[in-house]
Amino acid sequence: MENIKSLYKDLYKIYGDVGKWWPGTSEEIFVSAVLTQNTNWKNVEKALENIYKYTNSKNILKDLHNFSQQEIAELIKPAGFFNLKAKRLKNLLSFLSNFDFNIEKLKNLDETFLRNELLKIKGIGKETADSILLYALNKPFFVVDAYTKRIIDRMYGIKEKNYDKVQKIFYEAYPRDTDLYQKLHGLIVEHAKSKCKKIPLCSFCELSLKCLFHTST
DNA sequence: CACCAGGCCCTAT
DNA sequence: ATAGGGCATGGT
Repeated sequence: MENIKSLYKDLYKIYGDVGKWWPGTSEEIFVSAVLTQNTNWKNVEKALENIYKYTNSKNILKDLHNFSQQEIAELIKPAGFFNLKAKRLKNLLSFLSNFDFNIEKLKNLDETFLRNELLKIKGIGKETADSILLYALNKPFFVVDAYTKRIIDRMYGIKEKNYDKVQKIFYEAYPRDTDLYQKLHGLIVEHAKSKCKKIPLCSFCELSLKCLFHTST
């Protein structure tokens, strides 16, 4: 059935359990969430490698906080937009310093309050905030990205591009479940990345859809 | 050579 | 409210 409620199990049939999907420790996810903004993950990995060379894996955030904006920019060059992202990372690290870079302290805050606080940081938009909440802090916020919008358009003809409205569609179709959101978002990206490259139509999606329709009931 | 990638901010209508 | 430009590297 061509309902967004069946998206999870339809994709699950193809890709199976993708687990938590976003790689890295919670500390690393704060950094990669910024680095990956409009950037290929491969380039993010190169930047992360540079960061790992100069930080202690136990204290990446605290260590990075001690670098200047210029030094961070130099490290993250491969990820592109390095000057901009260096600033954004400094902003985020400055916020985290208020909690002594202690992830547990963040987890203890009210979720909605924390999301609003993250959104106040210059350079942290809704998608980055929700990525941090969902993958670094294991809070039930659904991440809406370019792939999400593309898939609901291709599969269900939903043209909505507004972040909040798309997110609402998922909140109304799925229960507030961290594990589910982590896997569903991962499945969506895996599916989109697997073949979908160019608009207007991804032949892989069409085939998958037909196949799924025929196999379900 | 062109185009894209796991966005966000700012400005101009 | 919404559209468009800037940010920048590396892969295809």
